[in-house]
Amino acid sequence: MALQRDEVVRTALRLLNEEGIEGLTTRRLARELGVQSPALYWHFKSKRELLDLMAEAMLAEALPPDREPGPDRWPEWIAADARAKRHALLAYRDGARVHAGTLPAEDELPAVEAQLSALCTAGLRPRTALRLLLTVDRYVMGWVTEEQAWQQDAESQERPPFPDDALRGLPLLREAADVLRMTDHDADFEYGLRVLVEGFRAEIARETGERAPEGERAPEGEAGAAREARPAGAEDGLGWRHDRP
Amino acid sequence: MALQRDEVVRTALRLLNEEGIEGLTTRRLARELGVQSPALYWHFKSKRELLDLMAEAMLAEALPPDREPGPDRWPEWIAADARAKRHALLAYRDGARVHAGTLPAEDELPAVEAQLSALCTAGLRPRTALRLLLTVDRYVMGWVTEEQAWQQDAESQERPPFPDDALRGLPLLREAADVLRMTDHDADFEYGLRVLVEGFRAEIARETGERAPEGERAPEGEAGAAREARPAGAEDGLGWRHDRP
DNA sequence: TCGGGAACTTATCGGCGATAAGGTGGGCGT
DNA sequence: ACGCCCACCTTATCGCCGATAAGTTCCCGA
Repeated sequence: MALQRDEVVRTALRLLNEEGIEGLTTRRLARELGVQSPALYWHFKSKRELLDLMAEAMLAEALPPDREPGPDRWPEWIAADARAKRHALLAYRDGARVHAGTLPAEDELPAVEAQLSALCTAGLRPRTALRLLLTVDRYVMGWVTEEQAWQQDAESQERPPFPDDALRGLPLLREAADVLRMTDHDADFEYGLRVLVEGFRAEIARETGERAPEGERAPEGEAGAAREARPAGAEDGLGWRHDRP
Repeated sequence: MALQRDEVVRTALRLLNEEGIEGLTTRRLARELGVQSPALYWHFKSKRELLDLMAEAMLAEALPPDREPGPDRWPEWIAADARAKRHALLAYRDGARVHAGTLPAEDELPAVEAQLSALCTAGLRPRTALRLLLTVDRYVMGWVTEEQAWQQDAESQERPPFPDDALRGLPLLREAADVLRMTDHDADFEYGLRVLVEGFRAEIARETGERAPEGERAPEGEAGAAREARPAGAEDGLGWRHDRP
């Protein structure tokens, strides 16, 4: 019975979980498959190609291809997709590092188009909608990369991340010590995700409010969302051009 | 004249820019320094330690240690810090990959404490403030990682990222093609950054509005920020507990 | 029956990070 | 002035890596 690409990828993913990305070598993988290492080069032109397929398989497990966005309730599926992607990457050791450096596959484009369609129905231009999707994607990637780096060297040696006396004289950090030490990744991830979705809401409000009056200025102070918190005089003064082409 | 750690790090950074992270080997670096490769292990206990120092030096170049946040106008310095970090990582080839896997240095903690102090003055609890800082940090990391991966294989071979006919039948993607092909990284990065800051505004509003009535529910509909854009019936229904401890 | 190609083997290449062990030279105590 | 010590570097080598070249096996179809 000849080796199948699919079987190799599955074994590689299992090996990834057992040994980490450092231990995932062509020789080790070949041994696991009962084969000599050059045999793998019959099925893959390089280790890079194998890693690409592994990344693809990782995400395919968690993101079923038939999910249907739906124009309303976009915050739900944006957040759900982000969580699914995070869990997909977390499901394998060093999953984020394997995924990084992968080019977006062309066969994912139709799914993206569907998401864009939903977001445009909600009032965004296609450019802005795609930027939104990219933004949350990069947040997830950055997050999981850090999360896995953290838990890796947490298990490698018994190095206490930030010893108590490193926080001496830093009362605020001490109060936020559990966040600093990342004891509850889930909650911390959710925080950033919620912030992003809130930001998207504001962005959609600005963009729709901007287009209705046809090139008018953004609605003054975008209502009261930050009425108490926004420091006086800061307005929005970040030098952002809201009408960037 | 004996080798200095600092000189090694500077040479390593130059070599990184010329050869990329793949070409940054101990032998190559030693050759560049007119030395045999094991000599480096007198100055660094491992290549990992060298990479850590490189990452530290990269960020130190762009983030002067004396910057003073100031409690008002936090959106400005949050955004400015994010831009500075991005540029610091972009200044060196594969900068993001070098930085990834680095533990936060303990001597950065005082700077973080100062930022927390400013954000708490603006109305956040320390935990939330730190989460905010982490969120923008991970966005930047994820962004630059992807950005550099992109420009790397753009220069490696002449592979057109998404050929025109891959977008056949995908009108929205076609309209957003320049975002998909990342022709204007700066603008796309700014978009996500603005979204984050907008989200922070909303988050601060919620948190301050939440604490005033002492454990009361979040203000209904957090005002009108998304009054037009929010699809009817979605409310906030993401299953988020606004009062997470 | 036999040719051919899919699927694999053995042998080997150049390069990698890292370690062991040995050399060397300048400064410092005496 | 001597000698020694140690900071700093060398040579030699280890085990592993990804990858290629060339040869072997074996099945399948004409």
